[in-house]
Amino acid sequence: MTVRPARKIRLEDVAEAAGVSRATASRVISRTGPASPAVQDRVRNAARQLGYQPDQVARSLAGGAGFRLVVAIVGTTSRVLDDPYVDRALAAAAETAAPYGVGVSLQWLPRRSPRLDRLAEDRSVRGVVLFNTTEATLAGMPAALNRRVASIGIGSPSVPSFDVDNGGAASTIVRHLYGIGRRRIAMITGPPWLPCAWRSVKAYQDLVRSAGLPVRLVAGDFSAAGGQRGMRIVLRRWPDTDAVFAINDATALGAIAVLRETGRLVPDDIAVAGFDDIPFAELSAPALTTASHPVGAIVSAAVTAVLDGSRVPPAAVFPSTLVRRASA
Amino acid sequence: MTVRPARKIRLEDVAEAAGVSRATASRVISRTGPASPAVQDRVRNAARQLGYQPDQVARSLAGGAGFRLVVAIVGTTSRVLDDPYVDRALAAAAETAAPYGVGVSLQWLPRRSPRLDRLAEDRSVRGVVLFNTTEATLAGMPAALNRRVASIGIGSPSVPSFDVDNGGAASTIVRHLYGIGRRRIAMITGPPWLPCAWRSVKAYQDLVRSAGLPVRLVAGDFSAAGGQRGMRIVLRRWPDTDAVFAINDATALGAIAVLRETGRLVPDDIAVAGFDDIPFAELSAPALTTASHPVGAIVSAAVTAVLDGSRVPPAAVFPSTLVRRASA
DNA sequence: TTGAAAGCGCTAACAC
DNA sequence: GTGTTAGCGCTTTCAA
Repeated sequence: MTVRPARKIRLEDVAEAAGVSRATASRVISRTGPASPAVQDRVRNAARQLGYQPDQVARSLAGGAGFRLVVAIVGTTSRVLDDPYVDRALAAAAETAAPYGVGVSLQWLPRRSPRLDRLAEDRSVRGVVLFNTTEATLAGMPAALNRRVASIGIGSPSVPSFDVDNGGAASTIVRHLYGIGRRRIAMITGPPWLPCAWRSVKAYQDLVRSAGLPVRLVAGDFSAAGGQRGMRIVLRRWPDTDAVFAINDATALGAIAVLRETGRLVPDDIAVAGFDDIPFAELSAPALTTASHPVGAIVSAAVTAVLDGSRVPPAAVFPSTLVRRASA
Repeated sequence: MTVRPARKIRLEDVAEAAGVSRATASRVISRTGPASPAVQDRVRNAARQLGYQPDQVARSLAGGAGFRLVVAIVGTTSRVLDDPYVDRALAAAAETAAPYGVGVSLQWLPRRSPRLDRLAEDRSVRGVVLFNTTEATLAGMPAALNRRVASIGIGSPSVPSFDVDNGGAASTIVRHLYGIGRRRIAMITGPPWLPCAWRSVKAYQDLVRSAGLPVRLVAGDFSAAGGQRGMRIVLRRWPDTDAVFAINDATALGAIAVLRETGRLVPDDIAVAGFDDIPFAELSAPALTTASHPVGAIVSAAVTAVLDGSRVPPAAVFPSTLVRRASA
């Protein structure tokens, strides 16, 4: 039974109740440093009975580890935060970090001045998981973040990378489009500054070129609106296009909307494939053919690497699987 | 030009450079307490030149305000975090809080034991914005959170509420369905424990009853999967249903998917209306008729109330507008 | 209006 | 193994 505390219980109260010094109590509670089994028991019991909750802020100030994991999304505007992919990632991060007693904060990092040094110096920050990482971001990575940072996307010698096999997945999709007889395949890409999208683009280019097909590239911005714009451009430039590969599902859904508006049948006239398998992909009409990533596993691995701080391989590549639905 | 700091700049360094005591520097920097204009200038300049960044953790420990705003989502499982509505809300919260120098953390609050006391005692927490608030949550609200908490949903004397006019919006939608000739209108609701959904349900019931129409209620869970399940139940129980009002867009999109599968035409056979106007609402086929809320404005108002801590009206109700699209 | 001094609650050297 | 002693960087009385 927990006694209702009149005042906030401090480590000192626990130490006193257990008949040990504050330092010993600290060692037991934060399981750092030695302590005899008997003492451990006494301290733990005292803590439980008093309902002791360590003060994370004081802990951080005193030199302990930070208590929050920052999920940082690099982007031009703060609207990058409003994205179903971020949503899933955040939920997974929160879930993985919770058992460590670590909370998750979401933060937009302006692409032009990511100020990673601020995060590095912030004692409350236990670690950082980066999304939409650019080369400039990696170049400006403060050493203080070593072993406390991971990237979902491109990495560097000091920043382990966790990502789906973008190139392989893109190849699979383009090959699939080819396999169903498409020969004039366009691609709506992501924002040009984002390296993790390059691999998909490169895979598309390589495949299409080696098959002797025309390269038809248009830039999008990861949003449905961008997909709509991109699709209109494709139709204008290359009216005979018979398939579209979109860099992500939002883009693909935007493209499909334009095709519907303009009276094209999907997939009969133009096949459309996306990337990510967001929840609404299977609800669209027609249901979207796309590639599914183990987002949960990827983010979870990145979070674990950051929180454990153990030496991790410089890059982990996760498999992606083609999800065949009606649109392609 | 900011000099590159060899070591972290502390308040003490600023004070020294400005030729004042640490206490005075503190007063100036945190604009609390008096200081002569001349001193203010000197301190500010010193801070700027040295590139001083206050240590938020130390600040919180010493008794200053917390430095993060917690967006807390009440729910049965942590999957409540994975929701497009939460996504939009979080982005808006982050944007509003940023100018205050306050970061945003996302947290799932288990419905059975929301542990709001933890948040209240956490010195790093500047304030809390609650989502999916229940009456039990309000009842257990620690006094320490007074004036630092706001609810998107139901409120209480000590917790100001910020919400869309759910009842009014629901009435508008049901009236619209009636107006286009529907007479057997079913509703797929949210999880039964969530009070902010009750108003919509009540509005539906009242309207339908007063028009002499049958009440056809099925419980969903805010998810597309729930919408699919709900729709199947509706079709089984009341095959002659000619309209469905869903508690949110995800539910509505799930319902539409089932109707498509089973060969019903939307809206010809069954009209479908949603609620929220999420980004994919306009991309679905048919495009979803729904009610749009000023989510950004609502969340922004709540965040501002929490951060300013000024006395705010106990409840702010925001208007919702019907968005007529193809589905109803 | 300003300064001196006392903590906030904890961890981490360093002795024992 | 355990206790003692310094701080972490800041805000906040309390005097001056």
